[in-house]
Amino acid sequence: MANELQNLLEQPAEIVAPLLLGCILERKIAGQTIRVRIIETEAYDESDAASHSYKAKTSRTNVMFGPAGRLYVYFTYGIHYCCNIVTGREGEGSAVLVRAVEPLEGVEFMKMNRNKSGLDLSNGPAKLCQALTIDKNLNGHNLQHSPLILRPQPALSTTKITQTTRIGIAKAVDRPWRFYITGNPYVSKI
DNA sequence: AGCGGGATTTTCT
DNA sequence: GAAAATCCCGCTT
Repeated sequence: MANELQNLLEQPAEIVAPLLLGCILERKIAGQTIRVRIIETEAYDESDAASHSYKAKTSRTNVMFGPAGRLYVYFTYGIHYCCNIVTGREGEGSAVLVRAVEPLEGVEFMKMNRNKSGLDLSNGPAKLCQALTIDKNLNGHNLQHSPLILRPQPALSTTKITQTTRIGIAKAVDRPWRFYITGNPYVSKI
């Protein structure tokens, strides 16, 4: 039987990004399980001036050009980690940034990591990485295996998804490659 | 509620 | 040497 996750992720980032909404991320750490639901995503690819993979394959963005289903973690602003799910075929520098998630299980652990509660646990790309203890050690990790697993879910109806422009970038600002579950309180920003 | 700046380090010019 | 796919705190209205 074909690998469901692989088939899903081997499509272009702008196709995969809305399909990842509602999917489950499962993090195993310190004997605990944290489960969250993906609420908000953004697509990036190499034709895209806002992407780290734009016209250049470097040691940092190597993972983005690798096989789908890996995790691309980058460090930014001197403080924060953000995580992407690599999409497309090997050799294509594309990925989907996970911008917000909704906690399902392991909320106490997330509170300890974040020293916050409520929406502040995971309503932003760097916040959710801190909540799930995602850092450089997980760069390149295969999301089919522990300690971080991506579980596909049936695609949401397009009527429940809002598509708009991306956040926090200076180039290619007009591309409508941000997707979120309409009305969900964990969306990072309206 | 909204604005402004600091944190702090990797990456590429 | 500057910018960066961000967040948080403190100040002002």
